[in-house]
Amino acid sequence: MLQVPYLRENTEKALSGLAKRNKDFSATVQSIISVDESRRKLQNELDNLLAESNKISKIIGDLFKEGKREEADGMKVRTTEIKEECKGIETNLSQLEEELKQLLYLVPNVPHESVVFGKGAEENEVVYSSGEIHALGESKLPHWELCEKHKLIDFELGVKITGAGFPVYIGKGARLQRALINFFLEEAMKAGYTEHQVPHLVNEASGYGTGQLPDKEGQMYHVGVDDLYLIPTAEVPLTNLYRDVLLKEEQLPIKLTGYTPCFRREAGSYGKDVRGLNRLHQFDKVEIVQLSKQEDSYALLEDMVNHVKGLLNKLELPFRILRLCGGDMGFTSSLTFDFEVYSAAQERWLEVSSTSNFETFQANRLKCRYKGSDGKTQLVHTLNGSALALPRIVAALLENHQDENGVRIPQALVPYCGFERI
RNA sequence: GGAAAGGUGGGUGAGUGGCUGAAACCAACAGUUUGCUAAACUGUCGUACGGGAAACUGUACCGGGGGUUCGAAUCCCCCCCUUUCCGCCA
Repeated sequence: MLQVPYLRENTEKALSGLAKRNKDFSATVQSIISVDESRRKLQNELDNLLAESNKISKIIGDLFKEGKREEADGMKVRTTEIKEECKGIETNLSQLEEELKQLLYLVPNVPHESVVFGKGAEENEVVYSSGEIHALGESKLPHWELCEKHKLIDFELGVKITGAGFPVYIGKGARLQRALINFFLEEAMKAGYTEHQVPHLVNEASGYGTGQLPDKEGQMYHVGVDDLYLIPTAEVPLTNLYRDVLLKEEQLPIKLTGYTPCFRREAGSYGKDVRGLNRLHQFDKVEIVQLSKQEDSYALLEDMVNHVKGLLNKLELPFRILRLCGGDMGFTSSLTFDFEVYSAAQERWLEVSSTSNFETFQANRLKCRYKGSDGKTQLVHTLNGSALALPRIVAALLENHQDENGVRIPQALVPYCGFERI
């Protein structure tokens, strides 16, 4: 959620940034400013009335003590009047506050200056690419056929016990999952992230904290009886660890990592994109999260991008990095880099990581602040990235490293797997 | 699921309906002292939203929401959460 004073004082800047999202927010922003204006005016009126009432109450108290009962009773008339007046104002005020909140929920984060205008994914900029795309022979197979051939993943079984998008990993397929999770966690640890094992269900407040609620309500699985949500990413519990927390400057940056399964309803996505491991309702992911001082966040974003680069290089996968254009960027993000690996048999790019700086957008809802050396309290910047999400990595590993004898496991992963070939 | 206790500032923890935005202690910060560190002493030290160039100042906040009252951390009602005991159980 953006901050009203920011919108008020930097209206032009905010609007020109928001315009990159290929949508016009000027009407909404103008309403926010004017609703807030009325809100402040009303608040002021109320405060003045309450101040008067407080003053009178004190006098009444004193009069009582002096035994001047009648005089005191006389003054009660005015406070009763004030109370009536306040009631009306309070009703209006809470209406305005609600209106303001709803308006603020409509406005996404302001894109960073490096973000370009764009309507959608096709206008994302490729800012880096690495690895060679090998032409595979005629015998190349897509990963879902490799999974079947080598008995790594059984999609049908998953359908039977749960439904589509819930695969069952078997034998070397399951061990490969464990190996990747361990590999990613170890690498994160080496890079200074502290591992956390967090709950896989979160309450409503956490959903609001990181911005999944109210915008993406339909994307999360909701456990009605207990009013809890299955996490769509470890970002939610990890970042919410610091909800309502006042940090000291020297604690920053805070670097967190954690492995969790992720649950996504993916309502409304059909077609060939969902084949095999391309899109699942449950998948595994190691997430990295950072909380930082405002002035450090972009340098840290670069560190995170480099960390993910390192992982993909060790897995010997061809990949590219995209800087998302305004139209394709997530609601809460200010700058996002997507990582895509090349899926050699499908002959398409698959997104495996999204690494973003949210600046203060999440911190504002989270109320995660720090006290700077100047004694001023300010919001932290939050960042996160997938490092990495497993299914598409597995797809790319299988497809890119297949040969006539099966599938080769990249060297870096062998110690974690315990086998060199599938 | 049943019963009981409890939720107060960064932490611990007081708080007869008005003099309590809240004692005390710890932590933190600044200063004095000191060869250094420590100790001691002194002072500062909650958040949010307003007004003001600033000094400063108004309001709200003691889990959340209502209510009683001229006045509520304190009394009443509802809800949420935590802890302990019992039951069930990996």
